[in-house]
Order: sequence, then structure tokens, then C-alpha cells
Amino acid sequence: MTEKILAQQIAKELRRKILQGKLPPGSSIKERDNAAEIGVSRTPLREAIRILATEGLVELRPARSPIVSVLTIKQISDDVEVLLAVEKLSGELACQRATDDEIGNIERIVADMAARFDTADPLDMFETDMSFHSAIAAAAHNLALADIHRQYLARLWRARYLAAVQRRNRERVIDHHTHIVQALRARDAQAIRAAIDVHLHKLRDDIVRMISQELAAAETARPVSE
Amino acid sequence: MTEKILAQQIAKELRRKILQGKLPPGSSIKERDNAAEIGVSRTPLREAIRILATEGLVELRPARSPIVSVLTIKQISDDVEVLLAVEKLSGELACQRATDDEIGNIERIVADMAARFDTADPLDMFETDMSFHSAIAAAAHNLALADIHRQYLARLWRARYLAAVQRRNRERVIDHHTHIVQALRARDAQAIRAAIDVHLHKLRDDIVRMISQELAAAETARPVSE
DNA sequence: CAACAAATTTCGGTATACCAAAATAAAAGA
DNA sequence: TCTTTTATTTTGGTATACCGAAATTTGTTG
Repeated sequence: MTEKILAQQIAKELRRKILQGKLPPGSSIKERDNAAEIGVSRTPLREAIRILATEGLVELRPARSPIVSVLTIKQISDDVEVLLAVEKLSGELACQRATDDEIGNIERIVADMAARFDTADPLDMFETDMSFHSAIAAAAHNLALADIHRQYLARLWRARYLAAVQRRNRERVIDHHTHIVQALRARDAQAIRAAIDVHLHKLRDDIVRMISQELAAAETARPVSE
Repeated sequence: MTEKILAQQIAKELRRKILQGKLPPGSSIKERDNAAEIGVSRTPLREAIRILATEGLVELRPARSPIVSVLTIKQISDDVEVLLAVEKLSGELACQRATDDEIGNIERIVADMAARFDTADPLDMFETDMSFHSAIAAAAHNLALADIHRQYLARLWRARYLAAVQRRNRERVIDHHTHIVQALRARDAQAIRAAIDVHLHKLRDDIVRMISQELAAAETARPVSE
């Protein structure tokens, strides 16, 4: 039962549910109810909620039930803006500090992704994509930066996932990644910043489009409530 | 007694003690002892520790007492690197989005700081300096960015403070600020990035020098222990 | 005296109990 | 019927109790 730290297990579980859309934005997370439902006490559940709060997935309100964050286009756009800056810096630093091994690994990820172009299922592709970006963040050799990167990647997980599952412009993604890794191999900071800039601006457009659609759909289903 | 949320009060208190150096790096924070000492139960103290952990001030170890983080030069340097990127982006965005009122406020802060050049005491000056940077971060109109900025400003509070109290090159700071706000007034993104770059690189040098001195002093006091 | 083993203490993780504030429902008065 | 006021319930914040793992001490043995 108690595998490691319960709170983190619970946080992981809740995070999944939120990102999958099972806990819709705006729904409240009552300590008692959810604790009873999962079969744990309030204490670890409470901690789990705090963890998710720092991740921006739930919102704490004074003297009220925490609710699953309602993401607005503005917020997501802001988040991508941050992620963009973080990745550009990561790329730049990686050009200075990455070991040849690390660059080799990143190249392998890109090659792997390109090779499985037709075959891989969306989720697989998506996770490979994530690992590509994480590998660059790690190659920057800056713990703080990697932390922020992880945090914002997680925060945008759902939106990215929605944008990624539609296989459209998958080749463009691979093209972008290729440019990025080439710049990294050349250790050309200027070039990698430009390449990442292009890549993430594309991502932002995709994400904003997806979320707009989803919001519109939700609006149609429930015209003028709450 | 119970003014608001106890955990945050406690976190604030502990944060002060840590940043002031009353809780030296490496010292453990036992839940029971500290709770009893402050006169509260373990639960809110526990939460307070978690808060400080996400801020990077304390370090959680599995099945061990949390300890006050031991900051290395590397970590601080990493943090400044992040802060630098955040501020550059903030400046750039502020050039696009800041209202004239906001720019006016920032100009006022700089003027205020310049006017009180000789008179103000270090702490006063320091806080004005902080408010200058925070105002720019706010003017970027990106909540996520402002969050990160606040977080890393807090994380570097002690180091910045140590660097700031020695009045050396105070005029250079004001000079830098002037350049930054001029670029902002001109809404010249390129110029503000450059100006912020100069300013924070200077800051990093100052901070690294201060921390090196402190570490050396600590080493002298306690040659080969722990 | 050293080394290993057992017992005790310490301490964080978890569960439960209690309380006060806030929201909601109910009731009384207009 | 609508408003206002007062119970009642809901819910998060806090305190306390219990448990097991890890660390420390103690005791015994070589």
C-alpha cells in the first residue's frame, strides 16, 4: 500500500485525472470527499493539493475548496512565453556546456523520431517529443533552469498533448527539431535561439488554436452557466 | 493570535531567520522541536517547511529532517542566470505592453533612488532597488513570468542584500537603472535587453564575490568539520 | 578495547479529532 | 412573496495521537 510518500502518489494520480480532463476545470476538490474516495486521510491529500497548487493545476482560495484551475488563453499564452524563454536560454547554455555524449543522445532522439515517422502512435511520439526538449534543458547544466522547464512543460502538458495528437504538421516538428540539433552540434547559440524561437512560436499557435476550440465546444455544450 | 493562515506566517518567520543567517545553512529543522518552540502544532509547521522547500530555501530529504539549503556558488550562479533571462524577457515584453502610467512609475522609482543617493540607508536603497525590478516584471503583463521573477528574487534575497549593503558602485547601479528605464521609455526591446544584461552580469559578479567571501570566512571559522 | 547486536529513542508520515468561519438552508417577519 | 435573520451544515485550518523506519545508544561478547 504505502509505496513511497503518499502525498506524491496522490498528487500524481490527481494530476493525471486533471490532465486527462476527468476532473474538469472549475470542479472543486474537497478534502474530505476526495480523501474518503481514495481511501486515505485528509493530511496527505491536503499536501497533494498543495503540490498541484504550486504547479498551477489547482487554485487555492482562502476559506474555500480548491478548484481545478480554469485555463484561459491568456494564461496559456503566458506560459508558452515563459517556456519559450526558458528553452532559448537552455539551448544557448547547452551550446556552451553540453557534452558530446549529451548531444549524441539528443541527435539519437531526433533520428528515432524521424525514423518512426509513420508508425508511432501519437502518445509515443508525444513522449519522445517531450524527452527531446527535456534533454536539451538538462544539457544546459543549470538545475534551476531545468526545474522551471519541467514545471512549465508539465503545466502545458494537456494543451501540448491536444496539439500533438492530431498528426498534422508532424513533419514540420521533425524539421524543427533537426534544425535545433544541428545548431547545437555546431554549438551556434545564435542559430539555436532562432530555431527554438520558430519551433515554439509554432507550438503556441497550435496550442492556442486547440484551446480555443475546446473552450468554444464547452461553451456550446453549456451556454451561459456559472 | 491566528491572524490568517498559520503556515504562511510560520514560513515568513522561518524565511526571515534563514535569510538573516540566524538559521545557518545545513542546520536541520525538526518538526517537533521547532513546532514546540514556536508554540504551534506540527501540521502548520510542516506546511511551512514545504513552502520553503519549493522556494529552494530548505531541502527535503527522504526519512530525514529537512535542512536549510547549503547554497553553492554554482547554484547561485544558476539562479542569477535564470533571473537574468527572466528580466530580459520582462523588459522586452514591458516595451510592448507597459502602460504609460507604469513607465511613469518606474521612472519615478529611479529618480527617487537617484535623489536619495547619499542619504538613504542601505536597506532602504535595497528595497527601492527590489521594487524597481519588480515593477518591470509587473509591466510585462505576464503572470507566470512575474511569479518566477518573484521566486528567484526571493531566492537571491540574501545574496543580493549582502552585495547591496556595501555602498560601493551605488552610482553604477543608478546608471544602469537609468539606461534601462530610458530604453523602456523608448520602447526599444533591443536596448533594454542589452541594458539589463549589463546590469545583471554586474550583479552576478558582485554576488559571487560576496558569497565566496562568506564561504571562505565560514571555512576559516570551522576548518574541516561536518 | 573493539565489534557486533539488541534495545531504545527520535522523527517524519499518516490518521483522527476538534474548532471556527463561511456557505447554505430554513424560518420568521414585512 | 420577498427580505432578513437565524440555525445548521459544510469545509478548511489546527491540534493531537499513533505508527514504523532509521538512527543512536547501550550492552554483551570476542
